Amino acid sequence: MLKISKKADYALMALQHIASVQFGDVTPGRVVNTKEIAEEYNIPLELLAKVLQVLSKNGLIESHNGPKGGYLLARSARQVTIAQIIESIEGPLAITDCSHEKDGEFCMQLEHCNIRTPLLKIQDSIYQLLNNMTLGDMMGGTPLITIQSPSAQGVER
Amino acid sequence: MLKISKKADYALMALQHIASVQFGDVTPGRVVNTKEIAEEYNIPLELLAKVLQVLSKNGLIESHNGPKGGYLLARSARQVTIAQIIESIEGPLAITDCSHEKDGEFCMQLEHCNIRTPLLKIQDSIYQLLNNMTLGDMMGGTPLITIQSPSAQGVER
DNA sequence: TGATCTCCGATCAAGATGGTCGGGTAAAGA
DNA sequence: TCTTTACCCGACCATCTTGATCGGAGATCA
Repeated sequence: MLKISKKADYALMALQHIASVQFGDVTPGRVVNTKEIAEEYNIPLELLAKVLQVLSKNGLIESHNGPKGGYLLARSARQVTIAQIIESIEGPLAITDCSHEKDGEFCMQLEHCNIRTPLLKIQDSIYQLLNNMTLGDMMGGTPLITIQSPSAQGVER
Repeated sequence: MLKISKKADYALMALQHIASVQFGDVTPGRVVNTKEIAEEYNIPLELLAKVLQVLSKNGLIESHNGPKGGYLLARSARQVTIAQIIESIEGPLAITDCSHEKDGEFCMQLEHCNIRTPLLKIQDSIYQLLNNMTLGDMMGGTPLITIQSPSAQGVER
């Protein structure tokens, strides 16, 4: 069903929360720890911890150890795209198996495959969609998706 | 990874094949049976059979029993969208769990969820994308989607 | 030093998915 | 009518992915 994994969901929630604390009006610059997020959104603590670790390893957030430790955005919210977040957790976006040309494993259908090219184009469009929306767009009341609808962008028919 | 299931892949291949036989120049109007498609694309016969049964039950193709039987498109190739095909196999498109409001099951995060609205917008955009491309677009030499993505050459990471 | 927090690897159960099997029913042709 | 061919349908199973858990090591600050 083209579903996003729960881990990625959690990542989005966590980043949104961190961003809104860090750049909010109440306690700007405050560090946020795992427990706070887990309790706020009812996310299993250990699972969320692992998600944040991955995000940290991929450079989306900075971790600070020890008491009073926690996480901070590594970049501005407007410089983090949804695509980056999801791919950071789930790996490269691949709508179909044959899109990442790992040599060695070969698709049984490849020689006569008639849908590869169109699927790759769809995949590109989805990627563009996700890459044009940032964490910043998810927060404030600013319009969320600034990309034009596919038809407006030129689906020729 | 936002992946499409293999069943849906098979459905797309099969429909593309049926359409190209049915409206092709060689043997227009010919009925196509399961075995022919399975052999052409190296798809497990029984699995493909099940996929075609679902497509038939959902009104995308017509089945004809007996010897010389097989499948035909129920509508013109331009009237079948990719979204319809995928949803016919995988059920309603749902990028995230909380998008289909089944009463009874409630999302633990819902009360404080901060990402639901933006995710639903993304889902909408993806749906539009898939619903604006038809089986007919997948076939002929006509351009499919003219959107150019910066990552068209492959995502390196 | 001790309390608190992040970090990291190993592990596990449950569910979805891909794939298989076998017993039906409908239709065409000899 | 009988046989062959092809669709129909439900049960079944192995495997992979996913969500979730546990235990301990390392860093930081009072």
